[in-house]
Amino acid sequence: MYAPLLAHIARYVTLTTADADLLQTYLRQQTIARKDYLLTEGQVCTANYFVLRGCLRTYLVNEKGSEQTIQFGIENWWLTDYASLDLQTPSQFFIQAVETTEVVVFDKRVQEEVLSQLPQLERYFRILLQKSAAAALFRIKFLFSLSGEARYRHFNSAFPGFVQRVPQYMLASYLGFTPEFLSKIRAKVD
Amino acid sequence: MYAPLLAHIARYVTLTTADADLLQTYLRQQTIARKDYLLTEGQVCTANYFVLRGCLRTYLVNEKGSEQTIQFGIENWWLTDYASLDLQTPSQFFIQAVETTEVVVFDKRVQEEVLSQLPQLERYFRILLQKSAAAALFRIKFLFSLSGEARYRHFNSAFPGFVQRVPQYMLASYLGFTPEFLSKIRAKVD
DNA sequence: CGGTCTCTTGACGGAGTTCAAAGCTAGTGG
DNA sequence: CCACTAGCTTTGAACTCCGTCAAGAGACCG
Repeated sequence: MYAPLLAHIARYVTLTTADADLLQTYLRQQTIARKDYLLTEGQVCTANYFVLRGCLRTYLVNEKGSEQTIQFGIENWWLTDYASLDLQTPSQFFIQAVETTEVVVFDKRVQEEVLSQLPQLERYFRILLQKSAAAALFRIKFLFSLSGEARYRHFNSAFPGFVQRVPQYMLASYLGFTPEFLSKIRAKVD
Repeated sequence: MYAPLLAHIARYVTLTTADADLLQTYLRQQTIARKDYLLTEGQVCTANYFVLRGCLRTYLVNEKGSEQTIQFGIENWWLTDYASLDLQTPSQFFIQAVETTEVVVFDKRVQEEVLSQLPQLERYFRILLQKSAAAALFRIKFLFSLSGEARYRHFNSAFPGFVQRVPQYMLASYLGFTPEFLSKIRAKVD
């Protein structure tokens, strides 16, 4: 049942069967119902989550009281609050299931132990984090150099169909504008 | 002369003296004059750079022809274009010295070899990348939830004195607005 | 000292926000 | 299986923050 995760790992590094077996003894699986939380503001984050099926999002509530979606995680993505996980400090974010979601849980408690036993896994995470650092730069680039409408169109063609999967108010704040404005953009297309 | 780098590594992992000696045989040092480039748009990025002294910035030129600063790197920071470095594709960015800058160069050519020989270094980069993933989320949070003026004030108190170190037009685009607007913000303070 | 690069200042315009109200949709319980 | 409700989306009008353009003032380097 961890097959999708093992397949994902195999895309970047080579684990022996023994390694894979060892790894699985440290993992567990969890199902989260739509709108339930893996993390809420003020809690300390205890794990890194790999999405097997469904969709998660990270968001925060700003001083005006409205929700700001910071990132989404779909199938084959790892998602966590690295700041809280790493330093074991209270999180500023919520991690919520957008749909019913199945995740593999990689607990902080066993992380150090697993990574020292499996250098290939350390490498796997280093490579993934490098990719997400690259992605973060591109996101900032788009935020700065494209208009709201252009960001929506770009996102829509980069992730076709995803727009249908999440409520528009989540997508609007992810793209950096209001739900009302997104509604007006979409009205223009048809 | 790699002492600041070795000290930085020691903050996160333990290298034996032999490890440190081995590592140094793979590194080299380079000095970049103010306004010179470590990478230009269209080039393939060949190394990861650790700043010993000075200041680097990553920027892009948008379709209107103006420069957009994406990130700064000062003493004890690693800076590169991970997308270009990782996939060996042409970069969309420029990496330029804001001041005369000394860097340690960690070449892509030897990276795989060094990291497999020194698992502790693999771990070091994994930890750093985790921190920069956390920082990227915070940056996006600030971009979304604060006004231009509030972002400037926050940045100014988070990195006191840094504002004096770079031309205002670089800082303005880093914070996501125009030099003219930054000028007006500053006029209000005095 | 002269030229280029950077910063300032002001008038105007536009992309996107805010607020409010009405329309729609989907989940829930009877 | 229908009706009800809560949450989501749409629409419009007024407003605001910030960008654009242009012209001038400093400041730094050769």
